[in-house]
Amino acid sequence: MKFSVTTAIDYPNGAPHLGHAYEKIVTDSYARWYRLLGNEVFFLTGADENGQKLVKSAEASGLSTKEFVDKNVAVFKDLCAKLNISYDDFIRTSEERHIKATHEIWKILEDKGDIYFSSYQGHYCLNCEAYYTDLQAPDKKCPEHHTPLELVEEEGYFLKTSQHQAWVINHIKSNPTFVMPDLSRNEIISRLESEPMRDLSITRPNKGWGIPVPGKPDFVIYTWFDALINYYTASTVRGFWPNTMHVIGRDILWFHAVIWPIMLHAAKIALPSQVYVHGMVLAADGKKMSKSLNNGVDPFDVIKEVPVDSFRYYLLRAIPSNSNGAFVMEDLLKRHQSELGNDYGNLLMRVVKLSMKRISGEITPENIKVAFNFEPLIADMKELMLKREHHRTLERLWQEVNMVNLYINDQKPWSVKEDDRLFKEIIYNGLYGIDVISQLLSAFLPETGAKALASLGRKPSVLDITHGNYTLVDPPVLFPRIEPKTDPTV
RNA sequence: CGCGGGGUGGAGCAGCCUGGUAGCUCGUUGGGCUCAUAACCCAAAGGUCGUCAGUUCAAAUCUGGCCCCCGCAACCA
Repeated sequence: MKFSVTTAIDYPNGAPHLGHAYEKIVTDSYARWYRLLGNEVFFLTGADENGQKLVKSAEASGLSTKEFVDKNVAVFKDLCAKLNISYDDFIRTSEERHIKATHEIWKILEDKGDIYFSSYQGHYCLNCEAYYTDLQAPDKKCPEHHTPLELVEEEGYFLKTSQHQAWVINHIKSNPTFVMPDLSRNEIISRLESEPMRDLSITRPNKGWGIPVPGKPDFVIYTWFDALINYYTASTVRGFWPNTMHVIGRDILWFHAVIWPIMLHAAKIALPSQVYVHGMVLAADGKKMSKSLNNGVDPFDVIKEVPVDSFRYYLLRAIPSNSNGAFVMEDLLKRHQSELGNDYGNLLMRVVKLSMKRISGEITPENIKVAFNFEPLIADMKELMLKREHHRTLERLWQEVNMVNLYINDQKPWSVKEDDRLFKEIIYNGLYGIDVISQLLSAFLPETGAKALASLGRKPSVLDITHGNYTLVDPPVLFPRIEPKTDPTV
């Protein structure tokens, strides 16, 4: 099956924070999971390089907008590399291919009459360069700057989103997995049903940065209008549109679940199959990470302290897939030590080392009474991943880690002194358990999975649970104990 | 009455839809094992399930009121 997954494209007006890292890791795990199951997967990420905010941030830093964006995009790419994010394409919305696709869609919508020219009046903050509604600013003062808002009238182009409101409500309601999880689905439905939509303003005056409106160089296309199109731009040429899962944060749900489907529907283009909303990573105090509270966590700092897979594991397992969760460094260290080191890493170590003391060469499944059947595990994991509950998927996998540990405990291979066949049987079953678990784990912790399989003389590829042969290699300590010292949450 | 989520042993969570001996992980205490990263296994202690009232033979679970935390409110994942 052809299947694609996307992250939101990042807005490179600063350094990536923990939320970016989280979204990449979650999406990467789904990409790797579907590849492991033998699907042809296209994993897309990228950068949203338009919008006036970038121009302002660049000015403040003394660089040209282009230089500023290039510099920041390089940092995002570096983060991806350090986190082992297996993207197939990194799209930048300043690229020609994207501008071309954006213009194409613009023209389709314009020809169909879904785009019209009009004027807009609203309360505008010069500092934010944004309009505020009466709801947001009841006192006519900017909620950010607390300065008086100006009543501004501006001409521009609008997308007839309002006329598709009934259609989009129906689409979301009749496709229960289009917006996941249910929490987000219900939220978007209730918001859609509560009030009539306004048409979306989709242009801004051209100040020299952005994608110009075709034939109207006085205007540039509003960031969100073009940003969403990135998914289509990159996927369609490779034949991966529309079987796509968009992984996004709650804050941009409206655009992905309402505006984007309307744009596509109006242009008569097939819709993506799913918008999955992940939770927010909160600060240790349970509050939202923000610059003003200075309670943020820098992902680069964390992976200086712990193996990247411990970081990945913690985020995937400790942050519930369908709600928010707090990032607590002590918890990360605890899970690193107990679940990764003591449960899984140690399992590999104890079985392989014990075996190497007594058996040399290839270990084959001959004369072995098989102890484990992992079919139910795999079925459970598939189901949980389909429900987008990756935290439970890992929890389920760990039941199996514990089960193999228990098996070794019960069978006591170290006390089987005379019976070589029995010794080999216990070892083989243990190795087989480690093998299957490590294969499954490699979707989430790619480095760990590969290392573990390497010490069994195997390589990660598409999931294979047939009983093969093992050639053991001295295993590395996968999750070394970490002495608590520095606190990277500062 | 803006919308939504939550309040369960020391910590983090599951259970609530489809009422019927309160479960998991970590931590604590005691024991076992010795292959392994001072690891692994077993057992025990610890909760009147935010609060008040209602429905019921029976409520963490259903209904209503109240208190407290948090997120969103249209371009900060």
